[in-house]
Amino acid sequence: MQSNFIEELRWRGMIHDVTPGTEEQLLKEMTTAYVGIDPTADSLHIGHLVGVMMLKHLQRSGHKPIVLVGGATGMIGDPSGKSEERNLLDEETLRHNQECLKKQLRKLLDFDTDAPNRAEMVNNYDWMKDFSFLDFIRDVGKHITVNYMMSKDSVKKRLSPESGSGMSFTEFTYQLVQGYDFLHLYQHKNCKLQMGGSDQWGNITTGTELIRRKLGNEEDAFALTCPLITKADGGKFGKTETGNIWLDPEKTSPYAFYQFWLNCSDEDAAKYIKIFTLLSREEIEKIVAEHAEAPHQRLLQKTLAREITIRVHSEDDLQMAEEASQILFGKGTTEALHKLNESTLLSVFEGVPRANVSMEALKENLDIVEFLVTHTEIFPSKGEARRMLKDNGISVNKEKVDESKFVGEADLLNNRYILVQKGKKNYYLVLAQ
RNA sequence: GGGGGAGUACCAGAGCGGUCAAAUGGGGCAGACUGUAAAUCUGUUGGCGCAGCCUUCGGAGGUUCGAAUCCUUCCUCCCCCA
Repeated sequence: MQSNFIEELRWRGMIHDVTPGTEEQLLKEMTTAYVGIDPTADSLHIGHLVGVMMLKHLQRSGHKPIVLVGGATGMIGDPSGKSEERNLLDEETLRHNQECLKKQLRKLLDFDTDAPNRAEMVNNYDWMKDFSFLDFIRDVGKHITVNYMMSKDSVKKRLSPESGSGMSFTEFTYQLVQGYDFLHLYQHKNCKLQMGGSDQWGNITTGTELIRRKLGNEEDAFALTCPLITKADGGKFGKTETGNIWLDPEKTSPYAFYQFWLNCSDEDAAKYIKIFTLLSREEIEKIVAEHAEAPHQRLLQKTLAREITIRVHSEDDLQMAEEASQILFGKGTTEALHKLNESTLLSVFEGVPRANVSMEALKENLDIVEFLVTHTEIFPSKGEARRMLKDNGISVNKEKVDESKFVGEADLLNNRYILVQKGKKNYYLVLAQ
């Protein structure tokens, strides 16, 4: 009943490294595997989605996924990233975050069936919190040499003089703590595989090593990593000017979420569609081919954006996002804007940042710079607003304006709204009240 | 404990008495070109009442007509030896 999980990931370009024997193990029997997520926030962002998709494919292949919430490890901070040392999350926040994450994951993985391979969620805080330091160094630390730990890239990098930052003992222990998670799950959940991003390879193999040394089980714990998701231009994946792209609609509106995927470059979209959608190989190849025929249609991006938006949000949210995109980026003209009725207008601009002006001020006819800075705070300084105006980067109700513009009642849409556009893609809906 | 080195704008990193609001690169933003791509090119990237002024070069003092640059002291970090 298992389909070939490894094969599936392979054509999707989701395998960076995998320990020998993993494929055989997965073909042999239903296997339990886990991915770790740090509960640093009460929502997942799209960076997490990669790990989730690995679990999704795993489950679809008939195996059992476990999501490990890193309540304990999250407090330490992985030295692989350049992140600063983390602060301890208090237990209440931790639980809150965990619940929020679970709610989101429930849409993506199947936690609720009676099937033996239903997804599970665990938190390593539960087994780490009462683990005393002495017990830990005796039962776990004994089995791994410092030499072994030092040979990891994540550690070596931080130890080299060029790094210029050093590493605390706490961070150094990170791989051991994470390694112990694997051991724990191996013993209590019969979990034989840990997956993660390629930066996790060192940490994961510390786990497999620990299992071997402590239990003497040869060739029975496995590791699989996927390539770090990058953008073709070398930028960080999943970040925009405004920060992370979250799954929580309160943090990133479905419109913005949809737009993120729609804006991917061709090269990235071709890569992402394999990773983030469940479309079959044939379907994807067909779309890629069609896209190559008529690249300006951007079928690739549209399909990608649609698929992910539906799964993370909903069909309705997708519709909304598509409509809004159409109006904002289609042949939207000033006339079209004026024709929108209030409810359409509001739903279209759901998720677009808002600002306010007072009606009285508006009646006086405001200088555009005053309007942008003092009243609506769309710009933090007048200098910047002027610069942008000079650069021809500001539109009011889809019409380019310059410094001589005055904003007044005549600019109101539906007697209440003004649409300000900064550059091509940044919209602000200003409410007069 | 001893010795050495470093802290500069979003980041990296020059400057080491005036000509420094601070080179250069990256990033960001905008414009042109396009497909709401990519690549490329151009502009811009402390604030203001903007040919002038004000606040910035780890913190606090001091020397000087004048300091990011010199001195004192404090803080933080790194390296080497023990």
